[in-house]
Amino acid sequence: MNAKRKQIIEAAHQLFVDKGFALTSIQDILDKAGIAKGTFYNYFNSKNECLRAILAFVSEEVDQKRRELAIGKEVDSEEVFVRQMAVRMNMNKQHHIFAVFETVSFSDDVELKAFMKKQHHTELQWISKRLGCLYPPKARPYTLEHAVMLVGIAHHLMHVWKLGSNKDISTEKVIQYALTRVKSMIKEQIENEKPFLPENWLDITNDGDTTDLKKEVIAQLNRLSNKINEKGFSKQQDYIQFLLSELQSDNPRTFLIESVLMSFEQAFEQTELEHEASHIVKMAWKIM
Amino acid sequence: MNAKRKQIIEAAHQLFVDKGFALTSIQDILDKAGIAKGTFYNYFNSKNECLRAILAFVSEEVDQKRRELAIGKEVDSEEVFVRQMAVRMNMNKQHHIFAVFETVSFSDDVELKAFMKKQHHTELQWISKRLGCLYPPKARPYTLEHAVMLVGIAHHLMHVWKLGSNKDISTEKVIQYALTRVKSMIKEQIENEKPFLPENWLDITNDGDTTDLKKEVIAQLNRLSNKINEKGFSKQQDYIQFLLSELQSDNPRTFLIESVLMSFEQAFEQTELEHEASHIVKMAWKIM
DNA sequence: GCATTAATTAGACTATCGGTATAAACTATT
DNA sequence: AATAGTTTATACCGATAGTCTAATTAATGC
Repeated sequence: MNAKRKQIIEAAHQLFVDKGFALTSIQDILDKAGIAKGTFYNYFNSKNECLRAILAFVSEEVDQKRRELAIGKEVDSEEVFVRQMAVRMNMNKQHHIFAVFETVSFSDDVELKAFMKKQHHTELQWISKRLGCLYPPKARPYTLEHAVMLVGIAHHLMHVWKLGSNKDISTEKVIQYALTRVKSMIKEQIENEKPFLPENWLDITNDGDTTDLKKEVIAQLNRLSNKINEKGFSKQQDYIQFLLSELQSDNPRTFLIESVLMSFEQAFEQTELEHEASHIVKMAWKIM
Repeated sequence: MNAKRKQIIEAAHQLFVDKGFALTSIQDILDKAGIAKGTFYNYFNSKNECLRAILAFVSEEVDQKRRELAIGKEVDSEEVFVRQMAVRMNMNKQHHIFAVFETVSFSDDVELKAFMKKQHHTELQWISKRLGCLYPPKARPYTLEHAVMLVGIAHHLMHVWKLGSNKDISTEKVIQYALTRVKSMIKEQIENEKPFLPENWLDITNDGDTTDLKKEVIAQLNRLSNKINEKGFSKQQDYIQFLLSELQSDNPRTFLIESVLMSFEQAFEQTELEHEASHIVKMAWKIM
């Protein structure tokens, strides 16, 4: 029974790789797997659900191969990281995941959309974590945006390579090049700049409904307000009160809130509450 | 008569922006434009051809706006470049071009594929040329790969931003950040490395049929061989003869050719024929 | 004003798509 | 052997891109 499911997945898998998701019809899958339509819909409720199963399967394969590559190697080995990253990129290339991703982003299949979003999310955090192993400790706040740049460069570079040549280039070479480029940014960034993306940009879940998030922001602002009541934080207190009233008004003026948020964050710089204030600001950004 | 065409394009345009290309049906366009099916197919042979017309129209708008932005400004103004680049990125975002691009890459509509490839091609060369204005002369060989990285970083960064927030971020801010990062690579690259992508990577047209290209490579190798006949280039001559015989054999061993090409290029370094040899190698890469 | 030509219309039609429904045939377990 | 679960073949639904036709309307030349 599970064998039948496997049989369907394998047929669909092969077809998606060969012709792409959109151009593979259910009938193609039925023919290839040698089954009837009813059987297919016994195991999957839709073509999209079948795709999801394949993607999940592929992800497990990626994890497995990455673990194998790490066996007996140091955690800060750049070579291992490059090969690990290549595993996913090769899979994505082979499965035309980017095409699927973009195609799906307009469909109304919220489940599939959430699934792919989560996958992308997880992958970026994995890369970010691995970069943390390769980078000096001071570069920690920049690993997320470096992960983003690494993927962006590598992906687009491969794309352009194919634009000019029929021959595939080694994924590892592309990733190694991208990594070298990205690494060269660290020094300048540490010296001159704040991170572009907050370290926890992807941590705070965001499913479109921001009412819960808004409540949380308001609650934390109130908590912070009480905390600084006795101390001499009069300016900061003003910011908090303004933000609270504006957030809870019927028509919050977002442009005002945005502006005040920045001043608010600055006002707490180099105080004991800097981290707490910064966290509130990051959350507040998301509801605007 | 041309007014009718315009009328259809405008309706379709609006719908593609609102619902995306794939989810807009011909019927939607007919309803919106208030025309009959026959009329639509009088002006366009397919939905894809209609899309192509819109893309061409958008491209003209982009060019126009970019020209306007440049009026009275210096050619090396970074601010102008950032805003010019943002024009296309905003258009692409608005028209969900990336989704279309990926969707189309599997279809059998060779015309549309070639059209979009050409657009991407042209855009990268435009960015590359503009980077040449901003960069020091020595960075010239790196402008193409910097263009690729710039687009890759900016695109992916915007994508990830949306992954974590509902609020749009300013395209200009993202591009400015990407540009700052990319610029910081120049020094290290000039000092240590050869360009990853040859400067003319996109110049040599490549439409899948490489027989003409192959003939050209062979012809140029022969010419080079004659040129160095009287001089003391015995090692180089060996390489050329090997490449010629291997290229013209029934089953060219690509891995061998690849390896020899690198040695071949090196052998001409710091000679008067360095440039010529390098050009041949770049062409040869494309036929493998 | 009239006649010819071109453009436009509504709608029938094809084939394919994803997905549903059903009744019969098959398989496994008890 | 009886029951329950699976699989099959097939008909069906609404929607899709695209074709075709016959009738209507608009533009053109004389």
